[in-house]
Amino acid sequence: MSQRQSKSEAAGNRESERRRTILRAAIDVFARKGYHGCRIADVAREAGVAYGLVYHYFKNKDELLETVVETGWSGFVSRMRAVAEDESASLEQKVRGIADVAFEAYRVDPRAVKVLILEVARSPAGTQVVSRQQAFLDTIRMSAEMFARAQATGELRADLDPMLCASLLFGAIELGLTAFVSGLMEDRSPEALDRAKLQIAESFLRGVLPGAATPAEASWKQEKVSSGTRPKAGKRS
Amino acid sequence: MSQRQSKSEAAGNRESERRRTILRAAIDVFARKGYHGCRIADVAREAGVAYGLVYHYFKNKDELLETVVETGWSGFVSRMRAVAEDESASLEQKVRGIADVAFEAYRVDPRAVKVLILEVARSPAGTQVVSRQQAFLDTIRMSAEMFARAQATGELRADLDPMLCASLLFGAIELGLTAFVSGLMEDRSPEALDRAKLQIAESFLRGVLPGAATPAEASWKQEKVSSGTRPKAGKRS
DNA sequence: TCCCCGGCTGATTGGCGAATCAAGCAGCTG
DNA sequence: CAGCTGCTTGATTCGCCAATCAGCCGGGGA
Repeated sequence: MSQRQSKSEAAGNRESERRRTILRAAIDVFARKGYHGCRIADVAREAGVAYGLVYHYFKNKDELLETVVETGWSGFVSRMRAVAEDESASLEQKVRGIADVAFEAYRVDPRAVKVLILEVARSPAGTQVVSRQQAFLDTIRMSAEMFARAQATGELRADLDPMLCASLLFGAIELGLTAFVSGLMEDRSPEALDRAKLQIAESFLRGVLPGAATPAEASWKQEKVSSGTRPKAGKRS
Repeated sequence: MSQRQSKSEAAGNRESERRRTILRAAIDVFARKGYHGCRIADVAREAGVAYGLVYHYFKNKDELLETVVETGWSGFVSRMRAVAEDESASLEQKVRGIADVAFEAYRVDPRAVKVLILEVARSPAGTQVVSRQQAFLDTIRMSAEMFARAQATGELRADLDPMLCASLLFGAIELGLTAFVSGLMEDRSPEALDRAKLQIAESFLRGVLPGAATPAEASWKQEKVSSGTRPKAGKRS
């Protein structure tokens, strides 16, 4: 398949074939051993190229990860934004659409999603390159705005914090995908994926849409005192 | 797992003061810069002890993290298990209890929780020390069993996958806490924490308890075809 | 008083892996 | 053909940091 096309094919052909090979290898290796757990040599071997070539296309190891992440994440974000900001759709449709986007991404490229979940969502905040952490937080904020708008039109219960709604939704999606990534869900067929997606969207919606009764809340209000589940407080101090 | 301890623990065996100081410093430094982003020297400086002393109490850097994690996580797990396996409580009480345990842990020691979320929940699976990854997954499995039992007694909707319910609950809690850890929620007062905890538990319960009507599901069933939110499939490749 | 012993110190070492670089090699051009 | 250009190679370099170790210090026992 790699029919040595002359270097000057100019026309359109964006980034070189080699570069993409290396990027692909990086995704696979990062997914398998994690960013910190692998060496550049691993990526080079996986890609079948010389060690030094990686540095011809990428300034350093960090830029390699940055590129992997940026590529994958920006695709996800733009799809998500399209869904979240489509004013002709109901909140319910939007939530289902977001779940669609996330699970579709996993179906298409599970390893890339694994890298995103591992290295983006949870990069140690602190001094770390802020862009990664920030990208994730920005996405949640965007989603929070979507919930806030829905609240204004009465599509979302008024007593909920939009930011928390966003966290809930992404938490559910993320750990749902994690269940697949980590092997907790042993059935990874497309059908199982689809079922999971539906259950997540549906459960979430039932929880936050303005429904008729609020049984849980009602029963909680009179039970909270008698509940025997209060922890003793203080785990070690 | 402390085959290391020197013969000196004497009677009551209060682990050395120094050791605890170092552990505490490790939590703070790990929370600030991440495990990979810090040097042993940082921990030693934070603790105000000599570099070498860290190695007097811990075999190596990894055992230091292992100890931090094990201590914090085992406390959380045992509390959680007590809640999840208390047969006299309703599912609703258990779910609220689990949220209690998690948020209380955060209230007591936010930095420790941050380390747990960052380094345990999402350690790159691969070659990584399995015990961390495993601890997290085991907890979800335990919770899944709780949901399965609740399903048998009709306390949980029959059409839900227990494992996914567990993922949802933990995803919601984890990202809820992440919202605080990462600064997304600017109000971190105890009251705000409490509100968040309640919203999470309540939303989750509304979503999974067998409620009267199922508005979301009903409307979805007839809307799914006409929904305009279907992504085009294929993000790159 | 001196010596021993265990907690403690921090400069030194060794290895690992990121990043460099000088030299190959293929295709193109004159 | 000769010489240029720019992708490609992988051994070498270099800095960093985990882990070691030789020795210090202070208390308590003889």
